[in-house]
Amino acid sequence: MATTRRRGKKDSKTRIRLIDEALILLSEDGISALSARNLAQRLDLSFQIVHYYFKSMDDLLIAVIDHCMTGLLTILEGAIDSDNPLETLIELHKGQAAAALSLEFEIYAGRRPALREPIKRYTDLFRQAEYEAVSCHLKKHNIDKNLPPLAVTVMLTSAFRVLAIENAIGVTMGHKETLAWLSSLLSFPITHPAELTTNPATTS
Amino acid sequence: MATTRRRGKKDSKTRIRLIDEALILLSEDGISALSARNLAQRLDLSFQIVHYYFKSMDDLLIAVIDHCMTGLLTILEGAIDSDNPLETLIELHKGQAAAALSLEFEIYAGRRPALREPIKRYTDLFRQAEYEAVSCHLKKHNIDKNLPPLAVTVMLTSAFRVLAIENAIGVTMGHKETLAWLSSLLSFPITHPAELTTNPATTS
DNA sequence: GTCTATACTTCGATAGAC
DNA sequence: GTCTATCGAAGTATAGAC
Repeated sequence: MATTRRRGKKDSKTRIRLIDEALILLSEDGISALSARNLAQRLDLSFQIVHYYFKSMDDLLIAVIDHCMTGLLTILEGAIDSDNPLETLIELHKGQAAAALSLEFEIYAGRRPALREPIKRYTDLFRQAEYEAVSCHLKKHNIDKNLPPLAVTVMLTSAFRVLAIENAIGVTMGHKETLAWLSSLLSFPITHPAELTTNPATTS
Repeated sequence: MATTRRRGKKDSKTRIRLIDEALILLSEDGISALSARNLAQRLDLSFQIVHYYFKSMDDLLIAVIDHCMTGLLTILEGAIDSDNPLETLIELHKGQAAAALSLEFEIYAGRRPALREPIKRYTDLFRQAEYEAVSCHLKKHNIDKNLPPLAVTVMLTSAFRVLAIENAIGVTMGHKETLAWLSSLLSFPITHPAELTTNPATTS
């Protein structure tokens, strides 16, 4: 069962390069494009090297997720008690690729047992941190008490992620209005999550 | 360029069966599982028959989307001026597989040029119908005029779809609160989009 | 640590027999 | 209308040479 196959060390230089490059590849082309061949080619390595460092492609994906989620969590948690926690939260969602990718991960995890636990764990951790950031913002600005912070958190982050996906295919109906409404609810200016001019869906 | 290859008629019995079965397959296992072999096997046909009816797998996918979206649009548009338009809208989102699948389609469309136009078109049409349903509801119940109907539409449908995806991996934090808040905003009871008991994420 | 060689699987797509 | 046969591309993964 458990193969005795040689495997590269965790702190290996190449292993780290693979993880970093994988994240870029994922952001650009999505999960389906993350193959050993695709990835290794970008670093001018043979594709088998991926299997030297990672037992399976799922393991690679988990490593990528661990890497980027711990980074993002650190940023978000560090912002919770800052002057402007909401700004950081929203900034993290402005990278449209990241916002779309997180939903892609969750969909993927629904079909891949190996991915479910880690993805669920980070999703929970993220929601908790986001919730604290939003709560802190609402308190700090003394905003209408019957605005339930947890619900607002879910709505805000859901909307950002769906809008990111829709932007990529040129759907924009209601985006402006949604962001404007969220802005007014939170008394916080929210601009379009990527100006629509920088990432347009070219008409074929 | 344009091959002279024989292709089955649009109203062929088998073609329709393929489309129907494809939708079931998609709902159960997602886009990545939709292969000619997977699909044909379910109907005890040889996999090449798929290429007899569809020039490419993208074409099959478009046919599936055409089929199910026109059906859903008819239902939704028929509900707009009914007694309870919101009920129909929400009912359509209760099928968690469908809600999750629609987002999966949009993500997929972002990377597949051939899918972009049809998916964008249906997304726009759907939003328009949803918008009218929500507007009608708000008017009918004389709900607070400074609740922007288009923004509410986007929020409501985004939330439903993200919650469906999260449910599938066992993430539930904030779901109850979000639905409760939406219920209160819309003066309309919204229950959990699949009671969490019928579609639980089994712990591996 | 990285490579070549290789095995096995699954996929999309076409041609041609029946 | 459906089948068999087949091609070629791409995927995961392992073994072993260097």
